[in-house]
Amino acid sequence: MGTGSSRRVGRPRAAQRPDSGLEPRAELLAAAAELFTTRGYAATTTRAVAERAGMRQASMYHYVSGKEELLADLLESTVTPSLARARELLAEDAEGAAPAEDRLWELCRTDVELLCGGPHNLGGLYLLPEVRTERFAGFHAVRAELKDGYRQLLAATAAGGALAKSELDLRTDLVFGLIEGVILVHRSEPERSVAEFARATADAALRIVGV
Amino acid sequence: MGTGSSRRVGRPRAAQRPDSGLEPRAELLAAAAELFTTRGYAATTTRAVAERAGMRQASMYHYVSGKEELLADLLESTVTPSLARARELLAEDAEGAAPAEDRLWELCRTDVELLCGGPHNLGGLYLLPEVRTERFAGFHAVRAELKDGYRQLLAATAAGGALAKSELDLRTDLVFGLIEGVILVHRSEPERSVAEFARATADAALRIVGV
DNA sequence: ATTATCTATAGATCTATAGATAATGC
DNA sequence: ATTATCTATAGATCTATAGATAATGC
Repeated sequence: MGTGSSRRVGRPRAAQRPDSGLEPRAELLAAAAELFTTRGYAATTTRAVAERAGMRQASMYHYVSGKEELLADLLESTVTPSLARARELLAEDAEGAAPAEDRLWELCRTDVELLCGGPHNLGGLYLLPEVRTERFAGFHAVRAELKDGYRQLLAATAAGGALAKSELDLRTDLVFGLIEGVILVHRSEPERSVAEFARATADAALRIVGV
Repeated sequence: MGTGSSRRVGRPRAAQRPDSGLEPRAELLAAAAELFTTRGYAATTTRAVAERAGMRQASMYHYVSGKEELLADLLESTVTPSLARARELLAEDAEGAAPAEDRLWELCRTDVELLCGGPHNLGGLYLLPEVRTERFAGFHAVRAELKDGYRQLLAATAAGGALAKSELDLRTDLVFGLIEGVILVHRSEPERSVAEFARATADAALRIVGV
């Protein structure tokens, strides 16, 4: 049942290459990830993305509506796994689960590992001015949900439970700021172990919370 | 001798506005600073810059060779003052000056204040993929000189003097990474006092060095 | 005469659509 | 017949230059 050997329907590609094994849409996303992070989003043309994915510029439109959709997808893909983890950790609440401090620590660690662990520095895309646009409301919504997960876990800790709402929001912002700051430090020191770095950042986050 | 009241030589501008008091080149740099930081460098057109500076697109070329020159100028202007300060602090060495620890602290504080203190987040421009280009070798050279200033001050501290070369380079990189990381934290918390923030960052830098 | 600006535009893109083509599937 | 791709291109930019113009200066 291997999908690899069956020849594909449709006109063959002009420039053949060894089969990447990826779906065309995934090939486009991978190409976009590389080009957006190395050359910049606005400076990357649809032609460059398509050609790197092994197809002609126009063929890209068979799979995506344009460059913006690729960016939106990449952005959401960096948050969704962290959000899933946050939901798991919040759901553990009722029973005799791990204390909130430990679960917050774990969320921070996971988040950093996902942001810095991939082959490209996708976290750096958060900083694009274009991302502030209405077009990326979906990404902002998911990200806000994740932030709320942080806030809830933070409020459930011993130190967090004692805080007024405004102070709780401030600490949440600080922890979030730290996680994003990590992107830069990682970029300038890419040879450091990501797992180790993620743990150190989680430690620092708990110190910000006040443990 | 007031330059303000004398009418200017040359054809009048098409769209008159209240005199900004700035030289045309400075008007262009200010416009570029705002647009590059809010909309992004690649997404900003020469027309947008010129028009915001109060002139037509083509007139811009009377003052600069293009967008890249504006970016190069803005980048260097963020480093040059810090570099001047670093040279002063290094020159104090011989006599019974302040200890190296204090001078390193002061350099860190100045650098953060300059990066975060301006009206726009120019430090964010360091992250542009375009900046890695050969075109900005000048900026990189100045920045490398500044980094060397950090290294020399760091080596002159009690803790730094005991370090092997590779370890000294690592600490220098870490301090530099911290200073750049500060850009992000500042962006997400712009209402915090810059002076206070700069002092806190300098404290943290000395802790990294090992004081 | 000198200068700073303007208008106009050639040439080089880049995006997104229209319509043709070359496979497989039935 | 269906599908994935291709080639070709219209329309919309954007940059950088050429040449005209409207001020001041002498």
